[in-house]
Amino acid sequence: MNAPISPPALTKNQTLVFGVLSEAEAPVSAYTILDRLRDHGFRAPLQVYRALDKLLEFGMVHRLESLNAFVACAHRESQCCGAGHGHGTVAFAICESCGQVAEFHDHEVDHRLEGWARQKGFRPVKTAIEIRGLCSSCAA
Amino acid sequence: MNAPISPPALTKNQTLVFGVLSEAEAPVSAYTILDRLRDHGFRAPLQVYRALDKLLEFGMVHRLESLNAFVACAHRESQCCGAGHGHGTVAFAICESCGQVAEFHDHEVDHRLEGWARQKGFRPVKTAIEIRGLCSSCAA
DNA sequence: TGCCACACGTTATAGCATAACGCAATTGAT
DNA sequence: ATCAATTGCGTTATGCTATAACGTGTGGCA
Ligand SMILES: [Zn+2]
Ligand SMILES: [Zn+2]
Ligand SMILES: [Zn+2]
Ligand SMILES: [Zn+2]
Repeated sequence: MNAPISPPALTKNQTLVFGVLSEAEAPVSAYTILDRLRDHGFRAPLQVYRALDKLLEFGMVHRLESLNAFVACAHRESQCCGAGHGHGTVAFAICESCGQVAEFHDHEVDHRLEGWARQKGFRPVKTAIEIRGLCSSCAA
Repeated sequence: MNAPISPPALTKNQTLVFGVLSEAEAPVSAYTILDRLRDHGFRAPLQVYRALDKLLEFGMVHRLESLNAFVACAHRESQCCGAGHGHGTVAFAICESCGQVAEFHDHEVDHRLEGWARQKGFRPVKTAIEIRGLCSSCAA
């Protein structure tokens, strides 16, 4: 369910933006992406946001709501939630010290939230789960 | 666990901001709060943000990360997670049509996320769970 | 009295996101 | 081939969200 749209070939701008996110070790804000792509001709925020919109649509990128920043999807190859690379709701653990983000999926959590929604007649469209804290390295 | 700080008497600004949130039927942004309090002498965003910081600290208000907006806590009287009004991690279902927000708590979800964190050595500080979608009225 | 903690007020600035316009390339009928 | 519709692109301007930095005033307390 909720399978992301199949990714057609990326445009030049989409490729550049995805490249920045793939190489980053932490979430990156839209304006930081812009700065990193000035040498490639990027001049305005909309160039970034338009590429991000598509990448989000393709399921190749996630937005971290509590950070106003973006990450490349870390588990597109996972088979756990159905055919191919699609995935349902995913959770993020964000280290407030080093910035690293872990992306994971928990069926039971998904199931419980869906259960609540069904019971209340609420129709979910998109769910964000973000745990802020300290990663194992930084908590030591 | 994670019991909020006991709320001392609120200051004038804190009372005004909390009043706006209590009377609202949907999340309210900081700048909207500012506008609604101009007649009471509010002139600058910081007056709102400072009051909000305290109210968040007291556990009387929640921030919705995916909306950049705030709501009064809807279940301070609940006894479900320990003594008094304190609560652990809470989830929100946000209707994208009418704006209404439902606040709820699910032990099992909490437990699963804690389990993941323990297993990974991640030390959670604050967790956000926000389901965007359509409420029962709007989905009909 | 002097000190400290805290709330408050003000101005300025930083950071995040979209509206509105126009142009160019692509696609897919007719 | 030609027209229309779609999509991506570039630019300018604007709006929304959040904090930095400075100064004032007040109450508690050694
Ligand atoms: Zn992913
Ligand atoms: Zn870390
Ligand atoms: Zn609450
Ligand atoms: Zn609704």
